[in-house]
This record gives sequence, C-alpha cells and structure tokens, in this order.
Amino acid sequence: MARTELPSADRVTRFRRQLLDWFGREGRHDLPWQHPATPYRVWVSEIMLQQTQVAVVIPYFERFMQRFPDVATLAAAPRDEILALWSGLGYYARARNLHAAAIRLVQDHGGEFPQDLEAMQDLPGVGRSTAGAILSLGCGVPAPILDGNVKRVLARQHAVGGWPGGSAVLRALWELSEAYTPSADCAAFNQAMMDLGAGLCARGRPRCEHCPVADLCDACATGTQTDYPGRKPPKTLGVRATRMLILKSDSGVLLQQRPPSGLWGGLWSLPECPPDADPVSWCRQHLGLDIEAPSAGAGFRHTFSHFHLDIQPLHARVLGAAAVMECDRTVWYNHAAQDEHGIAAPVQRLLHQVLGKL
DNA sequence: AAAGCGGGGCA
DNA sequence: TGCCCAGCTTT
Repeated sequence: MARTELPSADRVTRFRRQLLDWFGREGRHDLPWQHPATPYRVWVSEIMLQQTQVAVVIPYFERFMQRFPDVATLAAAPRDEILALWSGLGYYARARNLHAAAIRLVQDHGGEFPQDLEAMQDLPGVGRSTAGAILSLGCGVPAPILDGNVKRVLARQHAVGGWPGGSAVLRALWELSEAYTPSADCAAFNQAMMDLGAGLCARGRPRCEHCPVADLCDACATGTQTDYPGRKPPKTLGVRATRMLILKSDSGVLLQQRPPSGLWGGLWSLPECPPDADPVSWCRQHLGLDIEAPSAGAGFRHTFSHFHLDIQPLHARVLGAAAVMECDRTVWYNHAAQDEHGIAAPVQRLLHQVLGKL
C-alpha cells in the first residue's frame, strides 16, 4: 500500500470547522447515553455499539441502566443476570468482559474510571478506539477514535485503499484520525465523525450532496466513494450440522448451560445430539432421560462469522419423572423462567415457537 | 448470501 | 505481529 500523506494544516482546520458546524445543526444530540454522558454510561454504550447498530442498542441500553445504574451494581451482579440482559446482542464475550472490567474498576480504581488512555485500555474489552471514546465523550479528555464509521469517513477523505483489517491500512487510518482530532471540542468532533459515518457517509449509498466535507474529500472528487474502504478478502465458510433436542416435560423444555468460554459461552442452550447418534439412546446415556421417539421440526441455517451451522430441531416428550436430573447446569425452561437466562438467538427462536404450545 | 463490526488470544 | 475467533443486523 502506498504511504498515506497526512493532511495540511489548512485542510485539517477546514475539515474540523465544516464538520462541527454541521454537527451543531444536524448531529444526534438525543442519544440515551448522552444524557447524562457519564463515563459509565458512555462505556456501556460503546461496548454495546462495538458490533451493533444504534437502533438495536437503545432498548438494551435502557434496560441495562435500569438494572445496573452504576459500576458498583454491575460489579456485584451475578454474571448470569448480565448475560440474560445481553441475550440477543451477540458477541457474548463483551458481556463477560464488561463484568470483569467492572470488578477491576471497583478493586483497582476505587470504582472510578482512569483518566489516561493506557489505564483505560487495560480494562478487559476496551481497546484503543473504545478507550478514546470513553475518555473524549465521557471524561472530557481529548483522544482520537477509530470505529467503523470513522474508518469509512477517513478512508474516503484520503482515498486510503485496502482492507482496514490489515495492519498497514489500520496504521494509516489511525495517523489520519490523530491528525484531525482536535484537543478543543474533542467530544463534539468525535460524535460528529460517528454521526457522519452512520448517516451521510453510509456504506452503500453515500449522500455526498449533503456532506459538509464533500469539497475536501478525495474519493468524492473522483466519484470513487464506494471503493473505500477496501473489502475484506473473501473466504468460503465451512458448514457444520447439529441436531437440537427439544425435550418437553410437564416442567418445561430442557436447557443446559454451555461452558463459560467459546461459542455461546455461558449461555443456555438446547442439548445437541451428534448427527450419527440415535437420539433415544443418546438421551438415556448423556442425560439419564427416557424419551419417546423424536419427530423432526423444520431445519434452518444459522451463520456465524466463520461457519454455517445447519440446525435440525428434534421434538420429543420425556417419559417418566423428569425432575430428578435437575442440577446446576440444567434447567427446565418455561414461562416463569423466561428472561432470567441468556439464550442465543437461534435457540431463542426455537423456544419461542415451542413455548406457545406448552 | 455476503458484508460489516472492535477487541481478545494465541502462534 | 499476524491470524483466528465471535453472533448478530443490514443489504
């Protein structure tokens, strides 16, 4: 990749002024975490926003703040309760890191957020961009950010080619972010960059005719906006298959808690029977349960970032007394237990279908 | 069906 | 340092 030239002082000045003028008129000033923009609220919102769009995050954020209004409450909460409120947001390591970081803040920082980039980045789940966002938006300390929106704006402004996941491109974009980020009005500037990237400088159809910095933009000048940022090199996904057992008793549907890390770590899920095993004997062997012959439900595909999972649901009633095997990592899930368990989206979907008929 | 999103963890 | 991992929504 060609070395990216840093902007002239004049270009930086004009970019900042035009962007901030626009932000004052058109920016989002009514997001829940902006009122009040405490470090805690900004932190939680930034973690939620890491892989999720604003509209999806808002209801999760409101519920989270109701239940965990401050760092101390969050640190003292059981992890299961945090995962339950995170259910459906995906990337559950974020929730586990959030809890671990809250505990660290209480133990090592007196329940307050550190005011420097290095200590902030030491918190689990907080990298350079998130640390910059918490500092600038929540603490009034200037620091650059580089989330997906800012990457897109800067890549287009300077026609930086290549996939931003690569280290050279990433480094170039960070240098640009540092060059543009002002020490005065940093919070407004950073919020403005995110708003511009989320709104006008959108991925598919950028609305350059309304963009406050279109006259400065290298990509816009050549009509090549959608070439930036470069795409991730394609990679064919593998396919795995599983059978999820929907075992019904009078007490509900059987759920098991998954191991604490890895795929759907710590979440509650349905028992999975290997494709080549006989479900009836598998249940007797692994669950100590006698079940009737199962019937197949409608199969569907769930896609992760790195593979497809073909899920075949199998329905069966449990024979005899089912309560005997309830233990720590097993629960009969029913209406009363709803909302108390963290459950992955495709499992949630299956349970939703079944619970109506229970 | 494919792209995108920020950070952790491990060779 | 450079890959691989994670789970949803949007397009």
